[in-house]
Amino acid sequence: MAMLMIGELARRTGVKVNTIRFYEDIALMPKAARTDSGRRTYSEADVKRLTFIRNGRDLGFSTEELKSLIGLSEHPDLDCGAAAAIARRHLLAVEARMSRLMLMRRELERVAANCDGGRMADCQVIGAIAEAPSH
Amino acid sequence: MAMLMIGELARRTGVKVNTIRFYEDIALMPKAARTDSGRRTYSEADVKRLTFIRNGRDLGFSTEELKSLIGLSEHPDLDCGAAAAIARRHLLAVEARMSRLMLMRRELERVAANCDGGRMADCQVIGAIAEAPSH
DNA sequence: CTTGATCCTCCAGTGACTGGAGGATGTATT
DNA sequence: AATACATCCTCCAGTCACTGGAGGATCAAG
Repeated sequence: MAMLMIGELARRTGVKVNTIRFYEDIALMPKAARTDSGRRTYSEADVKRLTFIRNGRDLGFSTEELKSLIGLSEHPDLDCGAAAAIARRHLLAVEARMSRLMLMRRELERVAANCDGGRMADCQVIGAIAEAPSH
Repeated sequence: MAMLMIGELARRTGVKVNTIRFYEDIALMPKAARTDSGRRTYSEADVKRLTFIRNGRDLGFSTEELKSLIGLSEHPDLDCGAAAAIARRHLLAVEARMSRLMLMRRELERVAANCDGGRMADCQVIGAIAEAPSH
C-alpha cells in the first residue's frame, strides 16, 4: 500500500500539517511510523481517521469526545453496553444541534429572500433564533 | 420594564457570568448600563440577544460571525444586498453542517441499535462518517 | 551541487472562554 | 447596628484547540 507524507495527508483531509502533528501529540491520531530520516508516513486508514476527526471537529465534538467515538469502532466486541451509551449520548447532542440548525436555516432563508426583493421589512434573525430550544 | 442583574441574566441564558462580561469586552454584547454602585443591569432584549449568541456559539459560529449576523437585524433598512449576501453565506455553512450531522446521526443510530442486540457485528463509526462531504 | 519544496522540533500567539484572588456592595437576620 | 452571606466588581492566570514561524535537516530535480 502506498505510504504518504504528512503534506499529502494534509492536502487530502483539509487538516493542516501542524494540526496533524498536534493530534499526534494529544494521541487523537496514533504515533505515525517514520522513515529512516525521521519523516512521518501515513496510510489510507489514517486518511479515513483524520477525515472523521475533521468532520467531527467541524460538528462541534471535542477531541476527547472524538477519542471515545473512535474507541467505539476500535473495540467493537468489548464493552458493548458502554458503546451504546456513548452513541446515544452523542445522538441526543446531534439531534439538539440539528433542530437549532433548522431554525437558523429557516430564518436565514427568510432574510435572504426578503432582502432579494430590494429592502427587507424587518429582519428578525435574533428574535427567531433566540426562541430556539437550548439543549 | 424590570431590569436584571448579571447573575439573573446568566441563569436565564445559560451563559456564565464571566463569559457575559467577556462578551461585553469584545463588543459582542453592548456596554451594559450600570447602577449607582457600578453593577451591570440588563433588559429582556439582552436576554434575547444573549440567547441568540449562545445558540449560535453552540452551532459553531464564531463571535465575529455572530456580530455580523446581529448586524443584520440591527440595520434592517441599510445595505440590504450585503445583508442578503451574509445570510446566504451563512446558509451554505448551515446546510453543510446539517448534511454532516445527518450522516453522523444515522451512524450513531446504527451503532446504538446494533449494540442493543447485545454485541455489535462491526462498528463502522469512522468509516461511515469519514465519507461525509467536507464542505 | 545548488535550489526549492517539504520535512523536522520547539515555542510563542490566538480565540473563546473559565476560574479564582481580593475587595466592595446588597440583603436578610439577629 | 452588627454580622453573615450572596452577589457584584476588576484583574489576571490558565485551558483547549489550534496556528504560524524560527531555525535547521532532507530530498528530488535540474
